[in-house]
Order: sequence, then C-alpha cells, then structure tokens
Amino acid sequence: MISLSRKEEKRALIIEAAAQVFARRGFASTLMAEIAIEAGIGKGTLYEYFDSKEDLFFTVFEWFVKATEAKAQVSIAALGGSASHRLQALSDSLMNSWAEMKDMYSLVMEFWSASASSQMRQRFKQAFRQGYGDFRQIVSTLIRDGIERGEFQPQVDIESVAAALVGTWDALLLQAWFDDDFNPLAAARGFMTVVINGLTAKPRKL
Amino acid sequence: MISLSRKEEKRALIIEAAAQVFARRGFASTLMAEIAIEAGIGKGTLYEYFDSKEDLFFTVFEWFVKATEAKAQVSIAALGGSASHRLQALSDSLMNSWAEMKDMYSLVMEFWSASASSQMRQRFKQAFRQGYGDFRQIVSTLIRDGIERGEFQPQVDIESVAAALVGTWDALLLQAWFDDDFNPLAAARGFMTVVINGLTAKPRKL
DNA sequence: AGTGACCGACTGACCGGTCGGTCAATTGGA
DNA sequence: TCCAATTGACCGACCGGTCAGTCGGTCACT
Repeated sequence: MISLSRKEEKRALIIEAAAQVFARRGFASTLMAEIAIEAGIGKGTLYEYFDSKEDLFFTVFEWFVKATEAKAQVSIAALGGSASHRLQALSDSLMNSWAEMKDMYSLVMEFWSASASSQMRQRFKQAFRQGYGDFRQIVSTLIRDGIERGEFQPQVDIESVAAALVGTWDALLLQAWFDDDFNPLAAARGFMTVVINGLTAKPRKL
Repeated sequence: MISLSRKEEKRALIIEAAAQVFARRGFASTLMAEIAIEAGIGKGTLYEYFDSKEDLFFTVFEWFVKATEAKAQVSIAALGGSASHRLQALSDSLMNSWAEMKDMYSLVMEFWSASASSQMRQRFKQAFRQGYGDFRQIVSTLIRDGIERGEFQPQVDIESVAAALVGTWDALLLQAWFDDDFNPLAAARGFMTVVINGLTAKPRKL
C-alpha cells in the first residue's frame, strides 16, 4: 500500500488536472478520459479517488474556493494604514489576481451554472452563500473600523456597502472576461475613488 | 400552409416554453422531449422551427436579452429630475424587476456558462460584450449629464464608475439568487447613497 | 504468494436528431 | 357544389453516437 500522504498528493494532482480540463472545456463537454490523460493516469484510477464526475467537479470547486480565500486572506493580513488605504489595497490586490486567474475564470461560470441546475445545486448554492457571506464579513469589518476611527461617516449602511463592493469586484472581473479590452484594475481604481470619497465626505442635504 | 404570423406565434410559444424548461433544468439536463411537452407539441415539430438544441437555446438567449433591454429602456425613458434622482431611480427600477425575474434568473447563469464553454461560446461572448457595453453607455451618459449640470464632480472617471455600477447591480441580483434573505433593493439603496455622495461631494486631499 | 494500486476495453443507458407516415386544410376541375 | 388530388404541418418510434462508470486482469512491491 502506498503511503497516505502519497495518496493525498496524487489526489491533489488529479484535482488540478481536472480543474485545467473543466476550465478549458466546461463541465458537460469534459470527458473523464481527458482528465485521466491530463493527469497522466488511467481512467479507472480516477474512480479510486472520486465517486463520480460530479463528485470530482464539486471537489474542484472546494479547492478553488479555498485557494481564492487564501489569496484574499493574505492580502488582508498584509495591510496596514487608514481604512481608506486598506480598502483601496484590497481592491487592487483582488483585481491584480485577475491576470493569473484569467484562464481559470471560466470555472467560476461553470460553478454558477452548477448552482443553478446540476444535481448538486443545493451544495453549490450553499457554498456560494457561505463564501459571499464570509467575504462581506471581511469588508464590513473594514468599513466598521473606518467608522470607529472617525474616518468614514457614521450613517453609512455598512452591510449594504460591503455586499455591493464584493459584488462590484466580482462583476468587474466578469466584464473583463467578456471583453479583452476592459481593464478591471483601472475601472476598480476609478470607482473606488468615488466610493471612498462617498464614505468619507459629509453628505449634503438630501 | 398556415399563415406566416401563425407560424411566428408558434415560434414564440416554443421559445417561451423552452425558456421555462431551460430555467428549471439547465441546458444540459433539458431534454428536447420535455420542451416539446411543455409547448404541447411533438418533438419532431421542434425541428421544423429550430435547427438544433443549441440553436433553440441561443434563440432563447436573444429573446431574454431583448426583453431585459426593453424593460431597462422603459425605466430610463420615464425618468426626469436631477442626475442623482435618475441614477437612484434606475437602480431601484432594476432591483425591483428582481421579484418578477427570480424564477428566470438561473437562465442568466446558464448563459454565462454557455459563453464559457458551449460550442457557440463566441456568439454568446460577443452578445454579452455588446450588452454590457450598451448598458455602460446608458449609465455613463447619465453621469456625464450630471457633471455637465455641475451636480457631480468633474474629475470623476465616468467610464469606470459606469462599468462598476452596471456590475454592482448584476452582482447584487446574483447574491440575492444565492441567499433568499438577501434584499437587493435595500442593499442597492444603501450603496447608491454612498456612491451618489461620492459623485457629488468635493473630494478631500488624497 | 499476497496485496492493492492501476489500467483501459467494454457495456448499456441515454438522448439529439431523423424520417416515413398521418391528417387537416386547401385547391381546382367537373 | 362536391370530391379528388395536393400540400405541408405535425408527429413520435427509431437510430446511432457518445460517454460515465465497471470489472477482470496486470504488475510492482512487499
């Protein structure tokens, strides 16, 4: 029997190979045989590690979420300075990861689609709800901090702004996916300037 | 031979039936036989009106885009008053259409997925690029108008803000799709207050 | 000699698309 | 006016390709 860690390594290898192929061809068009070839193993071996194509796909999803969260956490942890600066830096960091994400981004769309219609939609939906919730949490903490420091206006609707910002970053990447000429980093910069100004400046009368 | 308009009617009937089924089951799991049943016709008849499953799906996409654009156009045309008010009203109107869209929203995700991996991905991608571009156009015109009236600050990066807002609305609906407790209208209101404040208020020193 | 990781040829369920046939509506000749 | 011929919209049983998942066997290592 090969060692357990060896088994784990191979499992990870398969997951990454599968991610490549799913990203390239989409869930429906991907053949298990292709994944096996990409991973350099036999098709039958896949079934030693995963129960089914859907099971493998969901595992890829979990892997992807974990990797993305790790990336976000790193960029948060490294930040210091004013709330405005940290918000700006978070935005930049997320948009910068676009370049290296680009060829994997189609996976995100496959995941969305799976959450709408696959057999496992409930699991996907639940995971997305969780993921968005966690991310909103991070951002709202940052904003709350800004208010407590007296940097942002106290009447700001924290949860709404956090939800919208998370969505905005997501959606800018989506637009970049559709349009090669669209620069998400620049767009995020221009927009964040306005948002931070809006958070900071005393509102005029309605 | 049945009249041409009769033929058109039936075609429309099929498109709407197909939209129902695609929304319910997703592209991959939908059987042509199900669509035929939903439309109350025979499977063979589908092929009198559409070349293939993909062809029918793309037609549903075009139908959906047209319907959405029509809705947006109506809400724009009806607007008057200050740029701030019009921006707020546009946001509200889009978020309000959520309620009636809800059971069709999964279609949007199927379309995204198709743009990533179906045989027709180029057509889908192109259509999305176009659609987002048109929408950005509408919003940036509104913002530019606000600047010209002296209502918004002149140094605002119009295109970036327009792109981000379009994306934000999209992404709020996405979050609402994942989370039944999420209220996109309220979130959009809270956020737009900040954005409009940011567009209006004189920026402090950097 | 025993164990278990690995393999890929094979199977059968599945489903998009086809095609020969039915029938209602229309035409036109007597 | 009536009926035969013609048309084409409509249908669903069937076909053939596809592919996830299986299983019997091999091989490397102990």
